[in-house]
Amino acid sequence: MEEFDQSLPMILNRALDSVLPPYREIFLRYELTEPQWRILRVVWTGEKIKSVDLASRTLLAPASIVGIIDRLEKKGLVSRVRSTSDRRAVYITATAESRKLQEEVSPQIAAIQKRMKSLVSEDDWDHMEQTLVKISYLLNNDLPADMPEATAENRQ
Amino acid sequence: MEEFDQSLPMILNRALDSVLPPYREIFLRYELTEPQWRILRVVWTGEKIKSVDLASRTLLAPASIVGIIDRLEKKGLVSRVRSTSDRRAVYITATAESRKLQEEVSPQIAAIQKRMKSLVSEDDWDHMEQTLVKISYLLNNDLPADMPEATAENRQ
DNA sequence: CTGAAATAGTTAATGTATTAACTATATACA
DNA sequence: TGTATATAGTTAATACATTAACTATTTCAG
Repeated sequence: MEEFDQSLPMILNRALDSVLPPYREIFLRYELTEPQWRILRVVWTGEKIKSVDLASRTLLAPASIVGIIDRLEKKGLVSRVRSTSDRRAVYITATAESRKLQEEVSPQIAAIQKRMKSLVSEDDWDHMEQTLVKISYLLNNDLPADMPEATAENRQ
Repeated sequence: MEEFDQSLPMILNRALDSVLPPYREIFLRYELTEPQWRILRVVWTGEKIKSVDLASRTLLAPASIVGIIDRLEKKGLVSRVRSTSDRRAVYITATAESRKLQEEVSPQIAAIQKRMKSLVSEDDWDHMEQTLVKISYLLNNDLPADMPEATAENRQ
């Protein structure tokens, strides 16, 4: 059992279980969800963004994005605009109303981020982040099945 | 935007997105899901385990566990047994059939765990894990809202 | 130019996740 | 001894996640 409790998925899930509640507290007040927030964060950054780009930047599956956008649209927070140059593409834009929401909620989220970072030293934070990024990178590239060079390099 | 991409939830989610696919590949072959696997891992360890204990050990919400057990029961992998001493409690036990599944799948999962750990040095791994555990601990205890000592100690 | 293959978005089916409410039983205390 | 309260499990409602399939375009090779 121990080896399962120490597995990377469980370690990461435990961390997420501790990290998300402060965010949820805020989202509940504004009747938002975490995935909805992820979408909004990207949409707020600028101009028209294609659904397909939202997927990669929010880590949400295209099939999930459809429903999330549906709900955000119903709330009047985003709009869908079919592209004329590539009629397959749909652009998502933020509404004026969603901008007001941004003004109100963003500072609260920023405060949480700041608080999280202050929990450990900057060194610890960076080191943790680098290790996680390294693992992700190696899993996504070198090793479809057995990642030969990676194991050789990192043998302790 | 950058500060959101660097937020702890996104960092953790990116890591999970890279870590889970190898597991899913196996689960697909055996028509299991990751939450179902989490339950089975605990049930396999031993004797009769109460639903409420499954929740804490698997990080799954009690409300979710109901449905997961329903499906595992339908597949003949676990059984529910109402406790006689405390008639509120339900014990979950593994069936003989699920033991056969365990024999077959466990080694494959173990191989993945091993592969994951080999991606980075033991030092990096331990350090990352400790930092995540520390963050979880501080979030769950010291700070219902403002965690005074923690900030003071870790100011860079 | 045309048909195969790729791309963007969507739908459908099934399985969680989250919150709230509700039942049944157990425990604690006035 | 009741009675408030806590606990174990469940249900219901809504929102996502995942996989597969399907439509509408677009791209690209022959």
